[in-house]
Amino acid sequence: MESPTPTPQAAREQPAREQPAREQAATDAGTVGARVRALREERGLSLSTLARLAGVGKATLSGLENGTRNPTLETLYAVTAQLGVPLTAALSGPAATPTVRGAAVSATLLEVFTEAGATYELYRMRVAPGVGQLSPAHQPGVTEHVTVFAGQLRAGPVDAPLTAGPGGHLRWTSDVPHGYAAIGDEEVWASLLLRYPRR
Amino acid sequence: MESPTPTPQAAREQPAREQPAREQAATDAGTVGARVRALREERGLSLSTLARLAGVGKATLSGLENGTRNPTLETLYAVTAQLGVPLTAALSGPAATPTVRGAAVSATLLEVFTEAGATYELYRMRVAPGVGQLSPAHQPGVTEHVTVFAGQLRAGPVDAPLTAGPGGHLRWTSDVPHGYAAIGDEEVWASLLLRYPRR
DNA sequence: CTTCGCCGTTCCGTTTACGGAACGCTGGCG
DNA sequence: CGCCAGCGTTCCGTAAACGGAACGGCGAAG
Repeated sequence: MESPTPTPQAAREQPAREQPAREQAATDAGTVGARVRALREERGLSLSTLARLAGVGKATLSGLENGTRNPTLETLYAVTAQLGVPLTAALSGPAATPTVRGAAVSATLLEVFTEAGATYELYRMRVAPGVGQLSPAHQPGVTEHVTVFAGQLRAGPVDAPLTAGPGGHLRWTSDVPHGYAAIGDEEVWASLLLRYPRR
Repeated sequence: MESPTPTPQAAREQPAREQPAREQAATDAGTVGARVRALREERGLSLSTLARLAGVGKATLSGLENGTRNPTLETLYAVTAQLGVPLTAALSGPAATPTVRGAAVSATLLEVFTEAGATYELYRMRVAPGVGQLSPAHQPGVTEHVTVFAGQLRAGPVDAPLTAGPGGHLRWTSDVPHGYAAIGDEEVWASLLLRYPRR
């Protein structure tokens, strides 16, 4: 349980799976196909018709829907565009928001902003009461900004933590080890903004 | 026009968006590649390292980032998974969400949180330079919380405005007339959190 | 019953995305 | 200096995704 942080790095810190794990790439192959098929049938379109409208081969669309092919981005876009939905609609279900979880912290990525000088990632974060969670240092210059909605949060560098209640705002540079913990027995709701300066 | 504020109600009143606003289709190969590259670089990873971690060839990742290849879903998934972001983060922002526009302010509703005592609405807000924008008073007890990502923002009650730069945070009670304006000629990017107490 | 049109799947040759192995470049070090 | 380690790009043979053209199945019309 040492995947500690709500940040994406948490995933990376898992040392490695050398195994090129391709079996689980099927995560999407079948699921995406089923979703595309559902979207098509909702509209009363036949496979042949959609293939023609989208400008792809029937074999391609058939294989895509059945999960027997591994579509390219171009193919997927041609199909979803013709269905009138954004590509993301085919990739993630109605409410399948991707979440990073740790011992105490559960964070959902809402937005990624890319600016000239920095990249921002905006998360909605929940911190469960009872246990704390530590995160190792990030790259130099990275800062974290937390706005608390509910509960009492203690967060920041391990040697100088900060606290905030509803409406409160915290900020620290996260190039040192830092942690998150809920004070009391109420779950903390907050937004977490990470700023990665361009290097 | 008289809907000056990014007030949430306006957004919610959109009854039905038949058309899932398409504008943000970041679906061409070049844009996706640039996003992946940004995500990689903000983590301080080299192309070679990421390719090895993700179990894809360097040639594949190079071509993907440069937009000279048309990646497979499997490839894209392997890379984004290793970056710790959902596939949708590389393809675009979150699915089309209602946007409220005014003279200077453009706000996109990201999330709505319903608590026992209050409702929160989280927006991504942009304030164009050159012109300001006023908003009439909200109901009593409503508070606004702004975190600035980029630019210099002046906002708050018209008779006592506050200012903040990148990383800065503003808070005021919005049951009085208040306004937003960018200082200088740089567009302001910020997150806006509105808190509506239960009545 | 036969014919027709359209359905979704399968076959097949072509195109191309794939990974591994080069390549040239740069920066650190003895 | 040369050497080396790591960077990102390019080359190349292979695997597979591609579109077009078959195929069998099924309901409606003749």
